[in-house]
Amino acid sequence: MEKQAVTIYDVAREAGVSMATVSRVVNGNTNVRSETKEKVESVIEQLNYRPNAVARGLASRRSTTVGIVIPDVTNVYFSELSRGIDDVARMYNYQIILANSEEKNAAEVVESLLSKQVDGILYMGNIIDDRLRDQLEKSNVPVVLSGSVDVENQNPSVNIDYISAVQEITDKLIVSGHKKISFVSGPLDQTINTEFKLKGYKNALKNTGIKFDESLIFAGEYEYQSGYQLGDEIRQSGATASVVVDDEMAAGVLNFMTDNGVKIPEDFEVVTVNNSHITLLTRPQLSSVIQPIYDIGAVSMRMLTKLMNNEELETPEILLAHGYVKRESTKN
Amino acid sequence: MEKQAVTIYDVAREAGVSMATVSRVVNGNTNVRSETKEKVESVIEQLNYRPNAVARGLASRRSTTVGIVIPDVTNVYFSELSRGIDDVARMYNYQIILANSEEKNAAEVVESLLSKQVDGILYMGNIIDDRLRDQLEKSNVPVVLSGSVDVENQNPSVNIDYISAVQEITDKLIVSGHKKISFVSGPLDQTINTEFKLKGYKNALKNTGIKFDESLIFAGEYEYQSGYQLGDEIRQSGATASVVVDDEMAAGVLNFMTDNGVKIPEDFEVVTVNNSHITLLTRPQLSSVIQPIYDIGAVSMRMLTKLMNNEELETPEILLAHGYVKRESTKN
DNA sequence: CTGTTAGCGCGTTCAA
DNA sequence: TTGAACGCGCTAACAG
Repeated sequence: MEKQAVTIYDVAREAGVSMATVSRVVNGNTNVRSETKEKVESVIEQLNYRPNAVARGLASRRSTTVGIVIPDVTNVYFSELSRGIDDVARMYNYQIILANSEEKNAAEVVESLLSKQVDGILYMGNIIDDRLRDQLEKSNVPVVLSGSVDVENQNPSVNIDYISAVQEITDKLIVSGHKKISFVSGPLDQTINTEFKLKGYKNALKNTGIKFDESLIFAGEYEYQSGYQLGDEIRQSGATASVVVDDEMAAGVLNFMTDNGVKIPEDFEVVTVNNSHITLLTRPQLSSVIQPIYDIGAVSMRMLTKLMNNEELETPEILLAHGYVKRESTKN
Repeated sequence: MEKQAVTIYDVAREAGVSMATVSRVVNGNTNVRSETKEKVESVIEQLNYRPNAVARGLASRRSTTVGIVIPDVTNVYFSELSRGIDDVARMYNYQIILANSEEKNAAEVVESLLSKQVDGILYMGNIIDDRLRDQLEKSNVPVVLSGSVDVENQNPSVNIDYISAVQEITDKLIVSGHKKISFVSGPLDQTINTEFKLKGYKNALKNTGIKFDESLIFAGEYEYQSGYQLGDEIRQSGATASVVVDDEMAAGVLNFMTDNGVKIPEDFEVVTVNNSHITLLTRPQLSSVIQPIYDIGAVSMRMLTKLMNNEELETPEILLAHGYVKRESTKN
């Protein structure tokens, strides 16, 4: 049971000083004579002393831990985001508690993060209901949304301008002559779909005088299989192109088409928006909006460190630049 | 700064009992009269009391937290593993601290997990050097290897029988008439490659009297790009088939071939071993060893819970059953 | 069945 | 520049 072999007291005794002094050198307090500091450090080394982060957290009321809420680690978009987060967290010496929320039990997950006394929360995911919002609010810990939006946005966030991004790629398809462009969405209870990506799609239509057609909207899960299954409906809808909100779904749509003899991009065009490395795997390769996914994660974590440090944020809602890369699934 | 709004004392006072009693109901101790229990519970509800896990951890010397060491969340193999781990961890009410090791700074990462007083460690990754082994050993916290091997294996682990699995698929290629079969490996300083997968490959050759040819062994990183780059060398080696140890690499090899006019499986066959959903994305789809990835994660976490509970393990080294699925990248 | 009392390991005043 | 003493919020004997 004696996990904690050596404590701060052991070091103090061995070094012939008080624990307060040991605490000072461990925490880089300058008010220590360099001789005693060296002495203490050598004892620390020799005893292989490792400060107990739990005790430290209790005493200092800071856990140097942040909670990451992620809908699904298995989805490349989120896992790449988390890489950016992780790297910056490490840089600032924060530990990470990662919790899969599956968009459902987010509240429960956040609850347990809070009980762990996390110093901040990085939230990915697009379903933020009132209960969750309330919970976050009264928790008093800073929250940053990473690659995720909330219409009622009280919280700082880092994203790209989804509306413009989707609008631009839809435009390209329109310019290529398409009249019936399907929009392949994730769950329609997520505002990132309804209020942002779909809106971009609608904007493009409106600007070019194409009438919005509800029957060209398809909703599924952010998974390959889901896109593949939707493929048949999409084809039967008479659409000649698809704007897809997730790379894995897009791969599904694309593969369904080619598997069924529909030539891409000659007979059907597909664009996606995440530009994860999935886009390179398919044949033909997927044209995509370019998102700085890693950076979104990194920047959001950096914001969180500032918040946890009680620094002011110049801009609470950051939109990073996006782009477009034409590959083989579109003509332009 | 007053993160912790309400403490166990507040509840005790409000409910007119001692904090010990509150502690009992919170921890499900049965020795509490049901009336007082209800009273306490209602106060807890009313005050929105949430136990401080840090304080609890300090007092009980159990953090109900496990550390997960993962080489790269971005790799589907590992992220699917972590799903299995996560689900079981949640089932047993353990929190998870996830740390990207990148196979390099594993020791450093483990160090910080230990300082967080994790109750156990689930280790993924295949480079375990002496320092790390030493560190784990003297830490006294239970460790389970998940989808990872260690030749000097002191630690419990959950895997499939990589030797047999690779041997079997290599056999299939040999039966199909191939004489020059390339082996596309991850880093050769990882024993999972040298001592297991490569060994399976060699076994198959030996059993059928084919001479081992060093020039047919290719090593890269577990990434799509790496496989794609290796593609050219593989083609020039005169090999007519590839056994690849990672799905993303396999996708790279396959795409390189088709991109360069090599017909698969007619002119070249490719088999991979992880059967992640990547295998479905490529065209042709990848034949693969079937690994119960999710289960490997789940079972290893289950083992860890037993260990943390001081239960005995019947079998410290579990090998889950594997299989094979023929898709389109092979003839058999 | 319930309350009292020690700590858990460390940060942090406040004196010296 | 250092040390003594208190407390962070909770668990765990030990009494009663």
